Amino acid sequence: MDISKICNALGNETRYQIIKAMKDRAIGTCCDKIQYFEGAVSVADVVITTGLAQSTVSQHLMVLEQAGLIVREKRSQWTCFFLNKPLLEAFLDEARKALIG
Amino acid sequence: MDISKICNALGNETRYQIIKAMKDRAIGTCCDKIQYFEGAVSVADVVITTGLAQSTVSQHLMVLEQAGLIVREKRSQWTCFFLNKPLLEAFLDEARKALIG
DNA sequence: TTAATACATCGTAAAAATACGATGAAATAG
DNA sequence: CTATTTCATCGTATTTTTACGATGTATTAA
Repeated sequence: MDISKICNALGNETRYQIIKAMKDRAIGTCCDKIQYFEGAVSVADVVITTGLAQSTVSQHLMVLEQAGLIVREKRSQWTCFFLNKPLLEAFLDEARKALIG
Repeated sequence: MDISKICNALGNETRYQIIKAMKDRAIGTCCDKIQYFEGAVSVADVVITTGLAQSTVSQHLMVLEQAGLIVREKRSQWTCFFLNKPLLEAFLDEARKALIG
């Protein structure tokens, strides 16, 4: 659990908004391999909502994945990303311990 | 309260360690204008503990100040920095609301 | 098989972050 | 007054980040 690394991932406005939008279910998916209840998003979904280039979005999602904030799952040609809620919980708990005590 | 900006400030290892060390009272001060119970640090104190150049430390402290994480107070030729605990509390509360809900 | 879709990755350009030394201002010490 | 201390700021070099287009791979569709 690298708190600073997670903060770094969330310290970019685009990446923060991606995580927040996933939590708020604000990104509708265009991928028929994702059921609504799953709350997952594809790369194309994030491209649409952010307006950024596909390669740029892939990069941001990789940073979020490497920080552990999202989990990748390949479903045929789609790459689906899921919010890692347990890690978010643990991060907030650990950050509180580390920064307030 | 800009969560992403605060995360960005904490997303640098040096700055994160400064905040953590201030919370842990791990930085002994060499400034006779600071009482122990205050838990404040001077620029020189951070220079000593980090081993970085003074100009670099001033820059990092400015970033932390602009994110609201620390508060600056000039005491004659010393610049004393205090941890902004209320902001840290509010940040963790807001981050939980925003990212988990 | 061919075409289309979804995505990763490469190469690269532009911007921002990080770091340092030098210099200057403000306050203290002698 | 002069020298010293503490820090801010400037200029600059290096590295990293952010972003894009182009290209390649894997899968689906026709």
